[in-house]
Amino acid sequence: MKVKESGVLIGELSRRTGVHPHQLRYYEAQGLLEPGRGANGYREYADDAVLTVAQIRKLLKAGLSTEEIGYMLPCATGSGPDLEPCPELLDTLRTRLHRMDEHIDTLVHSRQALHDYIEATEQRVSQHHRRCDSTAPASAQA
DNA sequence: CTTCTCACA
DNA sequence: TGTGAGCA
Repeated sequence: MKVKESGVLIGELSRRTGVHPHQLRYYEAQGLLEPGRGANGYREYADDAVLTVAQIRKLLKAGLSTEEIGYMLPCATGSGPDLEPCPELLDTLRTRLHRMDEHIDTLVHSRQALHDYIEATEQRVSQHHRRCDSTAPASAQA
C-alpha cells in the first residue's frame, strides 16, 4: 500500500517556495533537484522538495555557487527548516568564512589607500590653484 | 490554462 | 538568467 505519493507540480512548488519555475528547472539542470516525471512528462516533486529549495536558497544567499551546493547538498538534505549538515560541510563553510574575512580585510585596506590617494590628490590640486590665483591676479581691469 | 524544451539582440 | 516561441 502506498502512503501518499504527493506529486507536486512545478507550479505549485513555485508557489510554495516563491521561486520561479524557470529557476527550479535551472536548479535541476545544475543537479540540485531531481524530481520524478509523470506520464505527461511533467515534473513531480516530493513534499520535501520545498525544504530542499529552502536549503538551496540559503546556501545561495551565503554566496555559494550552484556547483558547490550540488556537492554538499546530499550531505545537508533531509534536514528541517534549519540547516543541520554533516561536520565536513560545516568545515568547508568555516573555511569559506575565513576566506571571506580575509577578503574583507583586503578590501578595507584597499579602500583606505584609495581614499588617502584621492584626498592627497585633491589637496595638491587645490594648492596648485591657489598659487595660480595669487601669481596671476585679475588683469581684467581694462 | 499549465508545463515542456530550446533558443537568443 | 530572463524572455519568448511553438507544442502537448
